[in-house]
Amino acid sequence: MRILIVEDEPTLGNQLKTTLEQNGYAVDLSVDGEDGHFMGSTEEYDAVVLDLGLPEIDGLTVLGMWRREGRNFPVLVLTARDSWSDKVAGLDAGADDYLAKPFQTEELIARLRALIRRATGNASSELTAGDVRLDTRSGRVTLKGEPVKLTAQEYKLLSYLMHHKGKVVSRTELIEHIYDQDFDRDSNTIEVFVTRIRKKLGADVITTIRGLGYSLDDPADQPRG
Amino acid sequence: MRILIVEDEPTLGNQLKTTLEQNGYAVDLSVDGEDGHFMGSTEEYDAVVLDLGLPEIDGLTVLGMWRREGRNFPVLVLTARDSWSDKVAGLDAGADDYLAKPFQTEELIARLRALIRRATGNASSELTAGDVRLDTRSGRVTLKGEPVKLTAQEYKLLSYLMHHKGKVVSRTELIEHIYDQDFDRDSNTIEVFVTRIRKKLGADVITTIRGLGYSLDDPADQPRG
DNA sequence: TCTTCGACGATCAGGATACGCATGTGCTCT
DNA sequence: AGAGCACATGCGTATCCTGATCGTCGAAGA
Repeated sequence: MRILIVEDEPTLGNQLKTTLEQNGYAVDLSVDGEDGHFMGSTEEYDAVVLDLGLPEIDGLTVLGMWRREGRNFPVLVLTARDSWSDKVAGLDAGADDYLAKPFQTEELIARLRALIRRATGNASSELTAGDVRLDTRSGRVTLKGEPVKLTAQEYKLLSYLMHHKGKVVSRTELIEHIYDQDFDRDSNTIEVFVTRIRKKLGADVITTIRGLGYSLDDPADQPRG
Repeated sequence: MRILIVEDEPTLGNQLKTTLEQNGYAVDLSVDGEDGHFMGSTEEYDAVVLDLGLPEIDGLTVLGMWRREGRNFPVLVLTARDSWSDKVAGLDAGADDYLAKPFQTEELIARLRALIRRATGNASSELTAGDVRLDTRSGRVTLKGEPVKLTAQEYKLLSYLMHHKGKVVSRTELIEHIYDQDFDRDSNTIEVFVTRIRKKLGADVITTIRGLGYSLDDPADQPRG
């Protein structure tokens, strides 16, 4: 899962970045509206944390530009305390949620989780596909009820696939969402992790679609003859 | 837009109902968890406003039951002030948003708007022609509901034809869109892939227009005798 | 209207190739 | 020291392109 933070205050921004990274997200940090807008317009994010009080370009403006460009990633807006008129304006400008400063980082994470879950169409914190069960809250994976130990990258990859169950996910899409920005595309790490996951969870969890990418299917969703 | 309110306190409940109705929503009001759960399970709502502090059955329980039943309407949870642990629990139980009491009704409406927009704003990515169905998001193709396995090139070609349904597409146009820039024009790869697609999806999906190219027609669009 | 012929499209099969898989190796961070 | 990761290499195979042959359509002439 790839997150963009647009926050002009370096202390808070870096703290958020660290916290989110510890929670398994790939995080990019932007310190002003212009750069933030550019990042959000050109890169693929699963969610954006946007501070409204930015120098130069206002956060609301950035948000409006994104929405007019057709960018529809979930946006969590950070507002000053008690300015609920700002919040309403933000929501109407296309924000999906807001959080008043100061806030508990724990709450930020819970809200981000909910946002991402909602955006990808899953209501429960548990994702299932066949015998595989993934709890996004605790970060645990089980196979037929038996707990399975996954490494960080394996978990990220599986998690992204399960969030997009049934969809064909290209290699580049996976790379973009698992790693942040600069990463050597000419490497086969994705294949390697797919192999590892298959070893741990069974070869049939992840389907390869040659020339397009990978796909994780729930047999229950495909009543075929 | 149809809204369900589950709120045990009559004063607040009726006030909400009135306000929402004034804003153009069709509102049902439930005063306890059991009835509320029943309503949400049997009727179709575009969004639900759920109070967590209910007598008999707790709001979180109701929410959990809905989600387990596969109900995925957006849920806005009402919590007591300052109990952010409740909020986190609610979000993790499958709520899409929350609001702490007391709140501005204006804010409630703004949030509901955002919720509904988010839930219904996902445009369909499906193209159909006769019995053939192509989901551009998932990269899946089905024939009469049965999944059909296409190779990358076959998929690209079919996808382009379905995006230009009813139009005659020349061979060169297909080549230009399937391959990048320079490609040997003196080859019959297009014909080969058309043949393969016809084998998998039926000969009548793609019509040949001699001397011009190919065309994919939806029989539904051509009500002829 | 029927037949014939030319041109265009459809089909087939074999070799080339890119693709994805599964190793192994060394680096880095705990 | 160990685990996890990025990266490199070799191998097997599905997929693709090519070129040749076969089939079909349609126009022109009888």
